[in-house]
Amino acid sequence: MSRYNVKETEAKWQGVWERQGCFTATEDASRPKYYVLEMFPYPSGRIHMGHVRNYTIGDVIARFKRANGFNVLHPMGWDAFGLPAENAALEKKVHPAKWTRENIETMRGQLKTMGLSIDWSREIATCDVEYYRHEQKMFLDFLKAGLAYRKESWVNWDPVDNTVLANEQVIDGRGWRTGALVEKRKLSQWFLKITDCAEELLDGLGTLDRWPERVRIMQENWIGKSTGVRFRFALKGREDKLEVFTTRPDTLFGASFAAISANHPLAAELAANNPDLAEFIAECNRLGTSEEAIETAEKRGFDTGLRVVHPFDPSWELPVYVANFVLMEYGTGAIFGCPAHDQRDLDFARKYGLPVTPVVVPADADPASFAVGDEAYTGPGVLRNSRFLDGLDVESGKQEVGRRLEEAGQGERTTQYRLRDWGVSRQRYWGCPIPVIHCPDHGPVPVPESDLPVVLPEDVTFDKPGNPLDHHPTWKHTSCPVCGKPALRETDTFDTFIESSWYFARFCSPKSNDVAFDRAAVDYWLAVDQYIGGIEHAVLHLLYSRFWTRALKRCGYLNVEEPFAGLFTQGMVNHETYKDAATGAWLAPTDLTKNDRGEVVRADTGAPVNVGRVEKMSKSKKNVVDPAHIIGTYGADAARLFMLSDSPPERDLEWTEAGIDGAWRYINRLWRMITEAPVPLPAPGSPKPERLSERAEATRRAVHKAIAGMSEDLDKFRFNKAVARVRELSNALAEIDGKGEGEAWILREGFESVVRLIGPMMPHLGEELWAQLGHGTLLADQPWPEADPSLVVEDTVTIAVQVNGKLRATLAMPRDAAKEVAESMALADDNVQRALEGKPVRKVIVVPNRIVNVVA
RNA sequence: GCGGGCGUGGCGGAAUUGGCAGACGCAAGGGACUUAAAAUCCCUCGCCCAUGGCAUGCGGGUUCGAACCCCGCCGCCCGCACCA
Repeated sequence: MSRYNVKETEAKWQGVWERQGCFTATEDASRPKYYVLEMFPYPSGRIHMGHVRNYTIGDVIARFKRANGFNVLHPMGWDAFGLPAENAALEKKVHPAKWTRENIETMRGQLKTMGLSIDWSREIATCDVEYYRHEQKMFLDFLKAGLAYRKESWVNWDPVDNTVLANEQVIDGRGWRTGALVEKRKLSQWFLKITDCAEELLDGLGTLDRWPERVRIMQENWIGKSTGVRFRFALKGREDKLEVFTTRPDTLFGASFAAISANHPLAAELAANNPDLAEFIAECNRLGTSEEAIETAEKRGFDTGLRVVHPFDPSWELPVYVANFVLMEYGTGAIFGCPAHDQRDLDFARKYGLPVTPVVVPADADPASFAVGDEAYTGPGVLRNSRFLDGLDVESGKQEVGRRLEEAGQGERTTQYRLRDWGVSRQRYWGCPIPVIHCPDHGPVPVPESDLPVVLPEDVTFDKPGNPLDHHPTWKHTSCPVCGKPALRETDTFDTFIESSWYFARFCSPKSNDVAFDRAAVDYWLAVDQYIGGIEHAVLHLLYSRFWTRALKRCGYLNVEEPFAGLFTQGMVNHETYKDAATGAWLAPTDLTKNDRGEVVRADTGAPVNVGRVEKMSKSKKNVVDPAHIIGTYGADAARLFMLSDSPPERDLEWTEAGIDGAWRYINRLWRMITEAPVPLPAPGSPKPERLSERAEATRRAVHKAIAGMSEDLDKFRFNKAVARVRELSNALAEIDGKGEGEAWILREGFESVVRLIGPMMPHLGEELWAQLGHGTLLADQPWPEADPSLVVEDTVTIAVQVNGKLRATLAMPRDAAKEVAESMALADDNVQRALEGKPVRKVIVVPNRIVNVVA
């Protein structure tokens, strides 16, 4: 029995593909293009199973499209700036640049063992100055176009490390490394006007018909468009006004209080001589800033003692609270509360004993008795207790209040977005320097284009807290481009979401030096036809890229609006978790073995182990499996096959030893089946013999059905079904001993089809078997097989026969038989007659080629 | 809290989108080969009072017919603005 030598075979074909430049892409107007892109990896050190899944899916699509005649672009690069490199610098005393570049080396090597059809000549790393220099130019262009501006904004400040913390670095209000209480600080930072595009970004979602619905919904919610009214309350005893925003102006006569955010300027002013209020505000700030924390916290408020006057009744006053559920970032940071028709307001009113007056009554309720208990009424209805609004519906009420406030000059109808401008300044070292110089006389001045790039210096140290760029002895000292006087460089760097907002376009002309993009190249390749990545990027990365692309278009860089025409979000790779039963310590899968009784125990001590739930692979839970080890043992094809089998690609996948074993067994089974064919096969390209045995004829139909089915499965990314189908076909072919008429020929057709069908999924095995079948060509260059339509449909179909909806018989009959024939055959059946028990037939439903239902 | 998703054998999942529930695989059990094991091959495999009955998280409904559509529950998962 010959054995498939994975290591040798996989290395051999990877070498052949590379030497022949199989996957090098060039623009070719004569062929339809197809741009496949997986989200590029952060070079964290080693590839993980999530990468394997992501790149396997992308590679299947790329190879499948290639075989279907498309000119495919399938590039790879590195999202190389970011926080982990700086953490490594602190923890391991390695320079971020060195750490990053070494990681890229390792990971490139690992990716290459996967046998991906990538055009490696287009590789880019975002930390290279040849890359980020263009980003600096783009930023200057955005400044000119009025898309970038500066404003003050809050950051998390670690007073021990003297550094800004990301939200994820703040744990229970303390810095993750120092444990120091985190302070809120205001810094002047750069912002991009993504809100300028809010409407466009929202509308654009409607054109993205090859995006998952849920990603579009998430983006829609993120943009958070709402229409309403902005108006100003007069403040009793003060000159200034309190501006509020509401989406429910119709409920204005149900108002019982006004509330402002703890970060509202008015709150700060009042707190200055009210220590209790100051303490309440401090408490609100400790709550955290996430929407989830705010929404789920108990609604609390502090009566400021101030009163506002109802806009339509000078004698009606409402108390003003500082409330923990009002966000400064949304609207005006102030609201009016109508408890009867808003749950948050209702919770608040119940707590502080404020009136609850229903002003919207459902059409079918009695206005006299309608009351609100613990649940606010937010549905449609008729306005009551609302003076001039009485009798109107909700929508008319909104318009009427808006109109009257506008007439009185007290407010205006507006559209509000939840989307906020994109803060892009980071007080970090390992990122793209922001090309700005701060002059004492001229303020922030853009670096002249002729002085670009502003190179990130690599001779920095990490020995003291704070930003190394700030400590560098010379780098930040320069002169003002306007007046020439000594000035300081901006030491902030860009958010790393910027690099990933345009890398897909850079892949079109990765080597162009003078310009970010060669116009002909981006015009040819963009948009990305199929983008593949994790759902975790559903909002930020994908929304920023959509915005950045629009901004680039405004500045004349390219001519597309939507960067990603198709999007696929894959599920995570999970694994069982294990804990030592005695100590509770997490154990890695490699620490375990099975004892004689089949129980999972520690491999070293034999001590019992608790098997926990299946969870996302993570270092902290030790339930990671190293792809390098798997590929080293079973080969890339087995790992790829496993990634595609069983679980639908958008769903989470559980990695199991048994699963990879199963994939490995199938590879060897295929290998043996084809290399040890039961009879000698006719030469490649031999014509079909005149006569085929019945079994050969049936097998031939199975082959063509598999081709047709699999083409559709791959087209719709149903890889698990595609795998099932090709296994089914292999099972059918394994039944053929080749002795009957034409069977040797059908074996060749079947084997060649199987090999071509597995090509995108298991390219190395595919190439090897293709060669074994006597071909001197590369499978990678072969067109996708075509199914003969006449062989895809069976001429005999099996029809289910039901009596009163219950299955009583199955009948074989010719395809597309007349309804009457099906009906009479069904009624003639013994089982059907028995089930009828002599009852008269009332009705017979016939669905051609499918089912007959006899109703008695 | 808001928004979204999921729930089918011991397990991952199929089911032509309203028409034979359980394809394909994993695990398990039995057998063959072997001195033995591994590998491989063959058979069985939703449950039960088996010519039948019950089964797609639970309870209703629509329909000739429901895993699929509608209403109401239950459970789990994900996102909610400086990780990438």
